[in-house]
Amino acid sequence: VIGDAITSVTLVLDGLCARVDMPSEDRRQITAIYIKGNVFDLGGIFEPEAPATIEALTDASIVRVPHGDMRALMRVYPAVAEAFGRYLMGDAAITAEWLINVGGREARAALAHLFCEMAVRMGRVDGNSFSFHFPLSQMQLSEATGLSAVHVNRSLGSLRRDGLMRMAHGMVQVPDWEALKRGAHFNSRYLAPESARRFAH
Amino acid sequence: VIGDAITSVTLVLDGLCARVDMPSEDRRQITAIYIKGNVFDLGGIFEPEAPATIEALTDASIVRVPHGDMRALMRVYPAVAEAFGRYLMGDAAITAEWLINVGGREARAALAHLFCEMAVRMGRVDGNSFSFHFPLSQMQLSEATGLSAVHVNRSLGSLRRDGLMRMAHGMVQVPDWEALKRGAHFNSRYLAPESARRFAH
DNA sequence: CGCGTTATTGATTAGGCTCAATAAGGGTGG
DNA sequence: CCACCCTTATTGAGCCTAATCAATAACGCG
Repeated sequence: VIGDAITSVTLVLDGLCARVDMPSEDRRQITAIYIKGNVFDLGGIFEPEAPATIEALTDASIVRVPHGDMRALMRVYPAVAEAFGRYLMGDAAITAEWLINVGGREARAALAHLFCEMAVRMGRVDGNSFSFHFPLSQMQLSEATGLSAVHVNRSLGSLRRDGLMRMAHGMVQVPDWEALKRGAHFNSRYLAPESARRFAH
Repeated sequence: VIGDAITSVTLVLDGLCARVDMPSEDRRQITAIYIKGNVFDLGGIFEPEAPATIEALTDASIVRVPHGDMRALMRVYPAVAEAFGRYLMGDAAITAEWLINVGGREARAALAHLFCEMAVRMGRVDGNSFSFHFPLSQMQLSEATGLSAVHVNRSLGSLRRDGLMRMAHGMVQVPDWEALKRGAHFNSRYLAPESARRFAH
């Protein structure tokens, strides 16, 4: 799929998709997760070659819009072009934060950070105690965090024992949002314009 | 500097600049390096808030162009807007590759990969044996790779002993480009449009 | 020459990986 | 409904990479 021409922009209607890089035969790294309302392959408008592969992490439904239509839209409504630029910026900010997460935080914090980001992006933060649907396998979590699947398991157990969060049957339960944020060194600043990054619900 | 309004796009005329994130008081992560001919803060055209800080890694000279002028330019020459989009894409591809580098490669390979990227981006690859100017301190290398400064030192020594590269007085010498690429698991595909990402020399 | 930064090296610790084995789900076909 | 199989989760043991702590040497500069 790498190197393929991309001919359309894709909107995620439901489910989860991921940008996956395969640096070698045996390693996979998830470099972005797209949720309901997110758009990917927007960059294909400018550079019609896939830098990476997009996969569905769960059952997902999507809508594809041909690049030609997008270009036409941009020409008619200049604000659309501006929105694209903003959106690309947002994506880049999230990728940079992932770089920090994968590179510099220890396992528990990295996982906690991922859950914090998802909770905020999904708009599921509601009070200090809440839960949300996030049905990734531990192997998928390991590909997103750069950890081994085994260590993901142990770290999730550790977070659970500490009462920071628990994950079961695809649901993440956060009993103490403030504590989780603290444990993850999470600051949502980089997600500020996320509301603007979701086009549908 | 984070959160400051950005009012201009910056072109690097000479030297090296870096995008630095500070996730906590004691940790610094370099998430991008800009070389002669690169541009940064382009995204500020769309989202006038600094997602991170830019620092000079070496003595550097730069040119700033106010965003207003850039917007005007985009309006007059639609191709400019398209070039911006392409440029942002290129930046994003490099950041994603750094994510893989920092997250998944072991120390020697991560360092080697960084040198490979820089050699290619600087256009200094010339035959199988060559050298180029890259005056980063080991501490700066550690901030770029997510390693400790001590381990950067040891890993550089290891690369040197294996004849993959040597670094001294700000010069990187590559005796065997093919061997270095192999050791770094380097594939320049993600840099493909780099030539288009440099506006000056 | 003296001082601060940078580089180098050693010793120890710790976080995370690998290998390995077991348990628990979750579908599918009979 | 049950047997089967494959994926996913859990737990243990040992190893290994890289971090930390610490001390010394080498620069580079005023």
